[in-house]
Amino acid sequence: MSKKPLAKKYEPKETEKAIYSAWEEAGYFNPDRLPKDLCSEKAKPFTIVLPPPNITGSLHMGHALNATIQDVLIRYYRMKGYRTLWVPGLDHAGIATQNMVEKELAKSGKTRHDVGRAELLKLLKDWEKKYSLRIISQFKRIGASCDWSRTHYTLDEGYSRAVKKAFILYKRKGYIKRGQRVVNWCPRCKTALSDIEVEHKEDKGKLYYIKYRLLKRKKDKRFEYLTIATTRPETLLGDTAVAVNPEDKRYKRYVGRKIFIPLIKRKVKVIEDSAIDPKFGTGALKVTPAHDGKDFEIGERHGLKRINVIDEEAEMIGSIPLKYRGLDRFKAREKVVEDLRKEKILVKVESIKHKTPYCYRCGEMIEPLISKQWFLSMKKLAEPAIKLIKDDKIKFVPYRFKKVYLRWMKEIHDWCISRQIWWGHKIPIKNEEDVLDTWFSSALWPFASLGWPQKTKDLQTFYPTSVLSTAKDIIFLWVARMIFSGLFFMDEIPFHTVYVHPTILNAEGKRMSKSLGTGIDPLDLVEKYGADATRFGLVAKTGHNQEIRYSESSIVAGRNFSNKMLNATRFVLMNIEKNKIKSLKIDNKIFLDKKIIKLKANKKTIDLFAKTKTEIEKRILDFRFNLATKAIYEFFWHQFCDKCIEANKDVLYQGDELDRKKTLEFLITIIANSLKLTHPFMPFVTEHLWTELNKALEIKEKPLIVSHWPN
RNA sequence: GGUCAAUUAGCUCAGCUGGUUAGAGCGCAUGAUUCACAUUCAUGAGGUCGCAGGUUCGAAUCCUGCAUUGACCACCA
Repeated sequence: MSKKPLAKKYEPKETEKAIYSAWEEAGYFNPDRLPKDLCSEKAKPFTIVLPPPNITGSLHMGHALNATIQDVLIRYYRMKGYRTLWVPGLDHAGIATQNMVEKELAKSGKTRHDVGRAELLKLLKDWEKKYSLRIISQFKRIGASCDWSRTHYTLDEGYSRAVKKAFILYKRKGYIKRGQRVVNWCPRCKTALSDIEVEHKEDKGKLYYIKYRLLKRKKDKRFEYLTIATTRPETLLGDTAVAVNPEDKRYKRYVGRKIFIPLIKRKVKVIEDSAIDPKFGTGALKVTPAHDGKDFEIGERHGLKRINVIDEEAEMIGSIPLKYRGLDRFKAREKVVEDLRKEKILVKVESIKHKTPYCYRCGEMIEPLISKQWFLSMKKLAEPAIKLIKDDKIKFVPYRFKKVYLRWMKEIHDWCISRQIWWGHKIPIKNEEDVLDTWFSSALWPFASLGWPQKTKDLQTFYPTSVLSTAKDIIFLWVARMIFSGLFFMDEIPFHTVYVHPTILNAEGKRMSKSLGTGIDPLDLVEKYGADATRFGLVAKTGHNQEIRYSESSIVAGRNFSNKMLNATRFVLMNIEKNKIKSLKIDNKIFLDKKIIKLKANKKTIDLFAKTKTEIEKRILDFRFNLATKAIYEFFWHQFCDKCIEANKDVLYQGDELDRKKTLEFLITIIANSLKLTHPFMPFVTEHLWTELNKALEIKEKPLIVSHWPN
């Protein structure tokens, strides 16, 4: 048998891919194929559903971090003997993916309407194929031990059946209704969006003060005016009232009177509504029910007419003066302002900062308009989902996110679930061309990815899932919706714990962004330092903090640590070889050996090992991974290598044969146990060293991934 | 307008429920090393823990206020 000494340096590239394939082929990621002595049929399940990445592109640092966190949990629980299942999958990501393909199309000067629905869908399918393969291979590269035999995709046939079923069940119970309401319309994507798909950005804008003339009554001697303030003067073409706050004494005398909309001389009423803020502008609001959510509601309360003056392309339409018709909304604004000036009723223009709504996918400015859409009524669905979280039936980690969730849930609005795009699940109603919001399908993920609506064995065994690990920006878009969906369809929570991991910022403390080129590709890091180092470096910064500033030095530290483990192992193996010692055992009984304990450094190492093990377990359970990695790093490097190995060198070089043997057995046992503790964080190097160790000792042990966590 | 978080060594951050000389990694300085590892080892310099009050025998840690930064929420017309 040829024994090749370990290389001085750990070379991840050579080992990681081979190790991953070996695990996968052996079926260790599949709970049904775990070795029986590790995990019996009756073992408790531990389930995670992977937040399915969008097929829009490749993985970013956030994915890498989240994959690592979930893998740490899965690997830990697997070694603890749980029936672990990590369900992977992909999300078709409706608007986002369609936009990517449309962008490609735009390069040849075409729009989706030029090529048509069938052709666009074909392009989307190609995209889907390309990126889903890439994303999966990236997850594998980072070491994610997902059960790929259970991979789901939100547009798969089975999954689509679940989506259809969900829609029908909601509708049957009266939760889904169709109606005309003001929705957030993206004139570029040409679709409605839900409220949370709108991003508000602070802009420098202008507040225009415009004089509206009141209708002269017989008793009036001269004309009276009421000045209103608006940031969108072009919408006055659709005004159907002017409103003031009922408490506002300044305007009390105007309430009920007729007033003229400038430029078009439409006669409307001055009404009072408590939604008006007397402190904003002049305290008088022009009401445009067709083009503003708040105005729409005021209109509902007062039975106002809705006049559409802006269409789905954000161009002016309807019964308005010809000169405005067909103008783009911003051109129309200029024109209206110009005309107001001419009529000398533009009192003043004020520069203000205000929040403007933008499409979260393409960045176009939202145009609120009335449209016929499908809505999911939220109030009743939200009730149990609020109570549950209040009672901590689902635990948020860090705990503060409970509050974030509750605040949103309590103020929830109906969810506009229809989209006027082509990529997604068609609404299961005859003659309906719209598709469902992509989040409607991902809301079903925890149970639909386990086979729902069929009563599968997986669903029975693995639902509710254990932990959901996710980014904080999708607490509302996704987490909240999984919770009420789970309660509605399964009558049970979808997961016990929600872990909200920190956001990775770049070295300057800014958000990593692909478009700005400030992103870092985790796969580059994996290539450069290895998957273990990348994982370690990321997780070592992850606790209950809300952000991580990316720094390569922690990944370098991870790489150095894996090299340190290799060299400690190498040292011991070299000594075994040198001393020609046979039949060494890895056995914790050596910790009780009097001769071993006599050496202070050994005693301390044994004690610290126990403490380290407890600390790691505790820190995995409370999601303070940074402290877990710190514990193993400190123990292995600064106690075991720096102190313990050094202290044993005298015995190894000058001791008698029995002492040498005992010492090597002790060192090898500490190493073996340390490899186990480190495995969830650095699976590859630990597995690699475990193999080398077993080879050298000529013992046959199962791979580390399915070995028992130390007692 | 509201909510949440952060503020500790040159840089990036730990420091859990208050308790002896405040820690790590990187960087820096000095030295070591044919004997596992220069992706190494040893030693060291460097902090009045954002500011101001308060509670306490005792506060980086708890409370109040303020400042700065960041994130989120809201129909800021």
